[in-house]
Amino acid sequence: MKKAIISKISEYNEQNVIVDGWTYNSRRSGKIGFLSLRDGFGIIQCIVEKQKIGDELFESFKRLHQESSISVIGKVVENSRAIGGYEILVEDFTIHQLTENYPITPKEHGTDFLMNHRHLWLRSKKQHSILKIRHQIVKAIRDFFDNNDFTLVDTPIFTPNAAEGTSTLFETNYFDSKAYLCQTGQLYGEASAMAFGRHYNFGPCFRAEKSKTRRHLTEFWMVEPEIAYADINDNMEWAERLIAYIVKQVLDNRMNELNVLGRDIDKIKNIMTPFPRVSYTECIEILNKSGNEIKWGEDFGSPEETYIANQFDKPVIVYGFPSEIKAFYMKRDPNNEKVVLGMDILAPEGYGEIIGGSEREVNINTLLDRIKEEKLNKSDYEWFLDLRRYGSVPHSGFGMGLERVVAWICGISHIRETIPFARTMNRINP
RNA sequence: UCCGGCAUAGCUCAGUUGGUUAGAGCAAUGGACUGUUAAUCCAUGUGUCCCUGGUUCGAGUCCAGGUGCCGGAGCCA
Repeated sequence: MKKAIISKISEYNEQNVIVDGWTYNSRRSGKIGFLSLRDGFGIIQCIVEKQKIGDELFESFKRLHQESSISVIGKVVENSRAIGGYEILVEDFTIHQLTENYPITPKEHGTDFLMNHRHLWLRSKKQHSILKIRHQIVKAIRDFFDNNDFTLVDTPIFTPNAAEGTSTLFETNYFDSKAYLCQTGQLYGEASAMAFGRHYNFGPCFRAEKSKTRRHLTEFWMVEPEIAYADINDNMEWAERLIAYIVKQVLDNRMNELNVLGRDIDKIKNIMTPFPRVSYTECIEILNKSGNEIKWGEDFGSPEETYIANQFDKPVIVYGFPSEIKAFYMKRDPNNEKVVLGMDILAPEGYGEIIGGSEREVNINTLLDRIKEEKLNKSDYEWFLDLRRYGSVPHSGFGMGLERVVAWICGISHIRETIPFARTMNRINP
C-alpha cells in the first residue's frame, strides 16, 4: 500500500493509503469518531466507525489525545463536509506513542506560555503557516537572485570589527582576543561584487540592541545583494523588483496559508513596480504639514516612519538622507554634499523599514575622512580600502530584513512569530 | 535605559467597600450520542493567590521593595 502525504491526498482519491502523522484533534459522537490527522504537510479528517474497525480498535481510538503519533490506513474519499474536501475512512491504525497532557490545548494561551513551548507551538496551524510562508519567501529571494545571474557568496559570522560602528555588537571570546558576531555582511559583499559582478549573501545577523519592540530580534536573517556598476537608481529598481517578485510568489503558492492567517489579500495583491519614491526632504515637509515638528537633519522615529508609509498603499522608497545620520560607506550626492545616495524602503501598514541600501562611496580619500570622523580603527578597514585601490567602480547594494518582510506579508503583528526560534533581549530559550 | 501595564488551578481568566470554606471555562478522568469542525450534554479532581516585609482582629484584595513578563519610546533590518 502507498504512503501518502496529506497535501497530495487528492491524487489518491478512492484508493487505500497509509498516512503517518499526529492527532491534531479528535471528536466522538457515539459510535463514530472524527480524527483530525496532521502530518506536517496538511491536516485531514479521518472517519473512525466502531462498526467498521471493531470494538478493540475503537477503544484505542478513544485514547488518542492531542499529538499522539499514529499511522492510519484507510480509503481516501471526497466529502464536502470535510475541511479540504477529502477524508479518510479508517480501516486500521497503529500507535507509535500515546501522548498524555499535551501542553497546548485548543484554547487561548498567552504569548509567554506559547514562546516557552515554541518547540511544540510550531505544530499549530497558524505557526505552521507562517513558517511555510517564510520558506516560500526564502525560496523566492534565492530564485530571484539566481535567475538574475547573482552569485551567492557567504560572508563570515565572526568579524574583527564593527561594520557600521553604530549598532551594538555581541562580543565573543576568540581564543586570546575578541571577535564580534556580524551585524551585516555588507563590506564582504563589496569584495565579492568586485569578483562576481552581482553578489548576494543571506544569513543570520546579530545586534545587541536593547530593543523591546514588535520589530526587533537580536538574531535575524538578512539578504544583502551588492552590484558592481550599479548606481542608486539601479539599486532602487533591483529592490522593488525583488519585493514584487516575493509577493507574487507567495500569492501564487501560499494562498492556503495566507487564508489560515486571515490575511487581507487586498492589501498585498497590488504590490507591483514601480514603487513611489519620495525624498527625505519631502518627507520632512509632509511631516511638518501634519503637525510633526521634526527638523531637517533628524532621523525618523518609528511614528514618523509609520506616518510616511501610511501615505501609500505600496512600499515606499525614501531616499536622500542627511549624511550625518547614515553609515560611513554611503556615497555623498555629488549635487548636494549634505545628503547621501541612500534609500530605505518602508513597508505599508506600519511594518516599518524592510530595506536599507545605498550607492557606495568609491573615493578613497572621502572614505578615509569618514572613517576618521566616525572614530573607526583604520587598520581594520585596510582590506576594504584595497577595493578602492584596485579597479574600483560605482556599485550599490542593500539589505533586506527577512523577518520584517515575513511579518508584513503574513500580517503578523509581532516579528517573534516569523522566525522558528526567536532570540530577543529577554529570550534565548528554547 | 526611560514610560505605562500585568502576575490567582496544567492553560485562559473572574474574584465586589479587606471578612472567615477561592470561582468559571478549557484540558484531564468516567459516562451518553453515527456527521463532528475549538462538537454538545452529565459527573469527577485540581491552588506556594509571584517573592519579601509592612498595615490590620482579619490581606488574593491595601502599602513598600524586589523578581518575571507584556506594550511603547530610543536604536535599527
